[in-house]
Amino acid sequence: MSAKGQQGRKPRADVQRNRAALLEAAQRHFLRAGVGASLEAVAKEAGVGPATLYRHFPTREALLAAVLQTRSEELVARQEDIALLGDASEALRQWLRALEEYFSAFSGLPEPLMAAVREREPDNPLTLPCDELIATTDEYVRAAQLAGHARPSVKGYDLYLAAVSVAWIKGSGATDEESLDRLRALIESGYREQDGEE
Amino acid sequence: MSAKGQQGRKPRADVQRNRAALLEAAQRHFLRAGVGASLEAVAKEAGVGPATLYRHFPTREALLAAVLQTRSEELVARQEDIALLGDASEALRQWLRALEEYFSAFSGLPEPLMAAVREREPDNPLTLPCDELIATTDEYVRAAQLAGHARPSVKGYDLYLAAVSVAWIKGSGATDEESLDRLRALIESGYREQDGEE
DNA sequence: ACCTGAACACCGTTCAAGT
DNA sequence: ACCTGAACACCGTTCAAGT
Repeated sequence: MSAKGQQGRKPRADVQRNRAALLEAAQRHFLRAGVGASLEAVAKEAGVGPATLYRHFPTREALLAAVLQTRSEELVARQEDIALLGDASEALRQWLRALEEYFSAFSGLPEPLMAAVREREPDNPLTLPCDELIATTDEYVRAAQLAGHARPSVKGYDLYLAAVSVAWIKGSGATDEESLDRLRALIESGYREQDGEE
Repeated sequence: MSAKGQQGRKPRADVQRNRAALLEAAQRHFLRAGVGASLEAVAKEAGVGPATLYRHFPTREALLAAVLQTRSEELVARQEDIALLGDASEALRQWLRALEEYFSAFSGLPEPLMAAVREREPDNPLTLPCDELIATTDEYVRAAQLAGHARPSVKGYDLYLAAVSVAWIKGSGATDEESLDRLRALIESGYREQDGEE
């Protein structure tokens, strides 16, 4: 039972090349056609057969999660910048904007992200990153509440949902930036404590 | 040019039967499988060939719009009840809930509805109903604003978008009723005038 | 005028055969 | 151990042929 496939050994060179080519092709296609892009086309552009794609990424979600890895790292980096602010209210606001941008990486991305939270199956590779983002949002909310800048009834998950919603609307393309801004303002005045404006 | 197909004449009996059977089958499938349900399966259940479905409803949107007709009429009826309230603030709140229920008729419905608003092509049979709903929402918002119950910066379209969003989240199934209620409360305190609580 | 079912195209997924 | 391309299944859409 100990001589299975993926020991800590270096993967073969062509395996690494295939994986990299698949990720690059997938990102291009997700950008162009949204998360529902044809996997056949991705494999073709990466110069491999469809079965090779499935060997590397058994589900569309697995491929999506791998492509999103880079963006997640950007989000973590952003968190450090935000921490420097000091102001809990402004920190929460900026975090929500960063979340929204992350969700807007590809058109149609909010859908599988919500599904990942719904199913709560450990085999969905998107569940873990989502849970982390929800937890982080909750931390920002708590900090803002302690500083008197957010209503006590608001939870991190609520604002996570609000951010996904805005991203979904943005991705649907039915709306100009002005409407989005009004929607963001509406959400903001929804979670803010009225008096704590200093 | 005047002896075309659909004059005011009565359609043949089998045509009426087919149309009715298609609508019934479509509603069942949309309820079970969401708006992306297999049209092939719909035709099969209605006892007709796929081409007959396409003759009656050239696009998925056309079929969807026809199935939604009944629900739209329910919404209009609801409007009359709401008008009896007198209270502009409560009227707006109830209208938004009615909208949300309408959008939740089938899973995945928010998607094509947003697309209809985006494309603004007259051949999309969902565009007209959506535009009407937006206009109606705007009337409720204006009335609430006149009564001092809604912020002047809010537009009907904003709250229309908010209602679609809540329906989308509800339809994604990732969320319990409590979270939805908190989200609705957040939106409400977002558009309400703080002082005008009487 | 309307219907039918076969036909075509496209894509996700798997499997037998290669190296 | 990994790759390949053929094969299968499913579905949306159209077309030639019927009545």
